[in-house]
Amino acid sequence: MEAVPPGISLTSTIVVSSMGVTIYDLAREAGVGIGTVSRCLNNHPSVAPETRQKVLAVIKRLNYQPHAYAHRLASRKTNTISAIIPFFTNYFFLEVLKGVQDRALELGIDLILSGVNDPSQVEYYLRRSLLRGHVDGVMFFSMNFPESFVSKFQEIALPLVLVDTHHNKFDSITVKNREGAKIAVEHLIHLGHRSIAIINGNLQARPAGERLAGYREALEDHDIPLRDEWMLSSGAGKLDGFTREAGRTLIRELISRRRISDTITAAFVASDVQAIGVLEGARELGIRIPDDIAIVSFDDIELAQHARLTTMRQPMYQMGRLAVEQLLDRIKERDAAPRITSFLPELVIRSTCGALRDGEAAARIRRKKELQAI
Amino acid sequence: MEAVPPGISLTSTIVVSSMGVTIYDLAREAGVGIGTVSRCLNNHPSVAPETRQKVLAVIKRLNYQPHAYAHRLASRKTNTISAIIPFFTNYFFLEVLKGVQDRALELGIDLILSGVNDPSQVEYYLRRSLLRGHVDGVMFFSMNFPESFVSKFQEIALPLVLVDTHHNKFDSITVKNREGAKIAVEHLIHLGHRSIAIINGNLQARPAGERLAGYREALEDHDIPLRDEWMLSSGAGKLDGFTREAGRTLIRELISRRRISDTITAAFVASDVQAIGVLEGARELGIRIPDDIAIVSFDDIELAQHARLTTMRQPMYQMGRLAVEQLLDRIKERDAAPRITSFLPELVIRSTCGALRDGEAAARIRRKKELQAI
DNA sequence: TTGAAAGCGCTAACAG
DNA sequence: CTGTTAGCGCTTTCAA
Repeated sequence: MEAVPPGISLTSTIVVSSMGVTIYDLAREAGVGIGTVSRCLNNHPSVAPETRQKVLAVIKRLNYQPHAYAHRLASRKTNTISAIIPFFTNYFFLEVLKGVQDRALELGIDLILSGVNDPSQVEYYLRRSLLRGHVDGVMFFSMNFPESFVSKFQEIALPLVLVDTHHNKFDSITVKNREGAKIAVEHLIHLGHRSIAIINGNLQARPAGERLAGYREALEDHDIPLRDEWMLSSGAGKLDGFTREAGRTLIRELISRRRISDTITAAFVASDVQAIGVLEGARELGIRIPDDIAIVSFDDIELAQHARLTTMRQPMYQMGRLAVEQLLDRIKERDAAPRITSFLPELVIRSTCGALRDGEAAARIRRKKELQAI
Repeated sequence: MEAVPPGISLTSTIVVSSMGVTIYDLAREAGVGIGTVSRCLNNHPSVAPETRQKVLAVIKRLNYQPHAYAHRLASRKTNTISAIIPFFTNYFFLEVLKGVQDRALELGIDLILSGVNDPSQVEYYLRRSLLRGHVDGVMFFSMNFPESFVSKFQEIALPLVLVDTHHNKFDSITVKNREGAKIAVEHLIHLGHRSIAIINGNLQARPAGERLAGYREALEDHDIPLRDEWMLSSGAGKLDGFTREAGRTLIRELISRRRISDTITAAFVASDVQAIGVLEGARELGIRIPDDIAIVSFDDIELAQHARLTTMRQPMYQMGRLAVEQLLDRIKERDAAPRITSFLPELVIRSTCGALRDGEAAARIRRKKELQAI
């Protein structure tokens, strides 16, 4: 217990309890060499069972704690990855982060969180990731990966995976925005709608652009002529434009275009957050959803359930887990070709599209009866 | 540029570009000793200006990146702190995390995020924090700090600060729940209400308990007799019970208690998340807020603005920043007495309490006129 | 002011 | 199977 690190002069240094037990202490106590101790620690096969027992016992007795950074320095692995992820957009990231977190925990990997509250922080975090031996790899989420950093990452061969964004030099995990939007709009078409608007985010941002493409494609496939007045979007900006306020504003705008609004019976809203705003705006305007306007949105954030949004679900949690997985693969196999994984979002039918109107009513009656029966 | 790490055999090792430049390389290039280089790096005072210039130039030229872990091993500081924070409760943590994140960034400290998705993960993260040299300190949020770990933290003198929770052995940063709740309820009383219910979370959890205390105190101070039927709370459970569903359920329960609901004109809802549920439930039941029942809640999460909740604002972002600050203080001064900082939440008046009814109406008219003027 | 040398605690050959 | 040795890249005395 009064273990003193080897080679340390015994001047005024007092070693407190279990603090600072090293493999030298273990080796001395167990009567073996530090190599053997190290092997036990890393359960290397070639250690005699009895020796191993002996060492393990000492480890326990001295309450040995390995020193993470010494290990990392010597082994040239950091066992740490980082996530550069925007905090300022919608709640998408939260679900993804849960997935990342859980998987990292299962794997015993440290996760350095680089939450971006302001776009200017991105470069800082990126530069920091580049420090030698700082992290084994980085995950970069939902933002455009700065072109100025691609060569830097390539030069030092730092593994990188992009999530919810894309670059042809790196691995990426995305959602099929175009296909998803198309499914959403087709759902509306199947429900009998022909006059379908789109309420979108910032078209500069990739997701918004792709979702618009899906919208157009669906209409074209069904021989519905595209009309510019049906396509609304948030103004340009640094962010994705998927905000509640934008939804609220755009539904008002849609309605204020008198001649058009008369004919519109449905809208594809490109994000749940905006859809919530649309719902609010509609209520204020006395417009009933889905009766006057049916709505399908995109994302399936947690709020979507409560707002009973019909929406396209992105497997966010899964994407988070996969991001970790993919990064680890990349760390193992540095020079494989960039791999891109893309999830097809899934239609979740709730109340805003009107498909469940009858079913819902029936369910409600059933529930009432059940209650009465109790 | 073809720098080769010292002491490495020149067999098949090819050193790529700027990867692996060490202080030895710098020293050789600059024609000085590694000690001097190190001093420049840490801008130690005793280096001749010219020498410093020379070294700095080489650093730039070779694109030197310091090795974080070597530094940490040698200096015995990790420059890393961790945050153990629940992901499963409400959005409180998100705001706090933003504060933590921003401050850590400003200070150049790495933040290891230990997001707890399931209560069982807490011990894992705690144990991990204990690894020697892993982190300089830890912040622990919103959960009961396990008694079994207090001695462990004390033994190895690992700096710890508790946020939104409390333990008398450690620093803590909290919110005055009781006082805040009291302010909330008194606001209702000042508005003329005498029959005020409370819709609360899990009473086992500290915040819920304290908020209940504040509620009682307010009523007592104003000679309003307490009535058990007015006090509702989520069932017991591991979590805090501050959920949307709980709010929805409890408002129904409140209303279903016929004789009482007739008299109740206001309710203090112990969390915004529940208040949102209450709003939903009320709408379904055809109860108008604030006309039939006025509501004040607690937290001021981001959603509260959109739902126009009158609520008690917790300075979450500030608390996050302070947590980092406090932890650093503690790291510097290990054996000061535990320090507890407590924030008084602030009443934010919006629509649900009814105080703004007239003002709101006036504002609405004003807005209309402005629009017409355009 | 500066260079040399001795660690920090651990891993990974290399002999035996 | 195991002890020894030489690093990993940096900080920090200690002389000079």
